[in-house]
Amino acid sequence: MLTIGQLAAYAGVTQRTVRHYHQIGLLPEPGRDASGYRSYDARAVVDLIRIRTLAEAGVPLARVRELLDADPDEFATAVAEIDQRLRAEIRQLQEHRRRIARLADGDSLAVGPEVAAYLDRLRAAGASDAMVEGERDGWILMSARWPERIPELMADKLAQLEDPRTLRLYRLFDELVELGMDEERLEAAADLMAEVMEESAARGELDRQHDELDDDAYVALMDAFATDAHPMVERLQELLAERGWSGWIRVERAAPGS
Amino acid sequence: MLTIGQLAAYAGVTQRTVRHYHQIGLLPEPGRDASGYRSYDARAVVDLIRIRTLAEAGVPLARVRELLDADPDEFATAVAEIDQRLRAEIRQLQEHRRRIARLADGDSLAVGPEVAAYLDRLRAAGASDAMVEGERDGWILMSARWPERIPELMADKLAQLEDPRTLRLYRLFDELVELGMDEERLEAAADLMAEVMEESAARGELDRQHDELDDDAYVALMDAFATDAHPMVERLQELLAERGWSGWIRVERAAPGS
DNA sequence: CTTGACCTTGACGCAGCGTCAGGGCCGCAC
DNA sequence: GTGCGGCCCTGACGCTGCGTCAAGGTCAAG
Repeated sequence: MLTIGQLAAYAGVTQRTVRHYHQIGLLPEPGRDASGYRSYDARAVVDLIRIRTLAEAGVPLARVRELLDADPDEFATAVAEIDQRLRAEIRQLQEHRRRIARLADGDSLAVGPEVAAYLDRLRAAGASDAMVEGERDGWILMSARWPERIPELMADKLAQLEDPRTLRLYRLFDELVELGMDEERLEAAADLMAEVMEESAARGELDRQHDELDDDAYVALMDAFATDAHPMVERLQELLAERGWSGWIRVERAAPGS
Repeated sequence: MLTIGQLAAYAGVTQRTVRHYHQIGLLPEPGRDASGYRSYDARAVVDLIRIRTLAEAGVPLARVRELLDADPDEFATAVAEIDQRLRAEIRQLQEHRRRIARLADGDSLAVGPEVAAYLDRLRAAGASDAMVEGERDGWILMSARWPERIPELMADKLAQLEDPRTLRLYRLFDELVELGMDEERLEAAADLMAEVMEESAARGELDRQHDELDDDAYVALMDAFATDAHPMVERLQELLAERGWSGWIRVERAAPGS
């Protein structure tokens, strides 16, 4: 008769594994010797090896008994099913590999390729890391709510980058962040924005934007996000209000105020 | 501000997932509103989406924070490492598929190809299912203790199958099982075995067997297994003892006794 | 005032064991 | 006799990433 350690060694598993199989009823508890030790016979060795063989082939323990007792037909069916499952798991892992491969290059972390391309352009144009990160987060938010509109919006943004005034504006922003907020730059930035927006409005872009970003609460959320990012946003909104514009994420004409 | 349900919906995860991330400290617990509800801002949406993006790419949650805070170099290193792990898991699963594929055809359940071939031959020679199963279990036991000797032993066994007396013996066994034990068949089987073993001994095979199966306790275990399998084994051992042989798994010459 | 849809915490479940913790039993050397 | 190393015992938590009740507050609408 064998002790659990000998049994486990013959079958090439650990003692813990044997006890686990007892616990889940896969292998029957054997009798005990005088001192309470489990005492196995050869039958147990055979059973355990057959169990281990299936388990090592990826058969879930819950199905092992079923397979051991199956006739050839049932066995084949069950095996085919398990192979299906294994294939699905492999596909899943391969999908994971594809995704981390995409993550490995660039900012495509959580944003689509269009946004990643835009962010790369921004960086190439000299925007600071902080600025790019802020833009990235903004577009993550945008993608979360209106994923289908991202390609179009990004095309617009890329086109805007061709305008030297846009670049000047971003440079002003970076300077406001890095050198502190001074009135002169704030006014300059507000003037620039007002000018660009006027043209944008003339082309009807702002109306389109209003139609597309049709979720006031979410726009408010994004506005708050921008405001939280840096105090200059709030100041610029005030200055823009004086120039007849309200909003940030979704800009609209407003009554010119104090 | 958002409730947990809205946050989860924007990020494409379940509320349970968000709470889980709070629990493990991956996403900070937000403030609560008057009635104790969690109240999220846009920052949380961004954070959650970035976490989810990594998690869906197969990054273990325990490493997500590390990756989110990593600079590009660290990020690349970590990603490479995770990809390694994914590849290893895929290899593992593919190994599983190979194994169940092998299981799918034939008795290679827990025995090597040589034994499987032998069992197929046995079946083809007309042995009953019960007999084949018994042989299979016996060889499982043998493989567990002396895996490296299996090819040689199986070659011998296959050769023995060429001897018509061996087939006659197996047929006698099957009849003893199916029709009940009668003295006539038992004597015939014992005579046949004694005859064959005499020749085997003359060729020196029994000495070799004795050297190879050099583990008395294990041999005793296998003997007990055979004895448990069917009462005829015990009777046959008695008859063989009268003819000067002892043992079953490992046969040896003994003092001929009553 | 009642629904139904949301939110709260707490806790078990899953898969397959690994790994202590705390404690007997056994045989051998001193 | 006793100490020591090596076996065995049960019980229980840990890991991974949530799913899924359970039992109970909250809120807006009818």
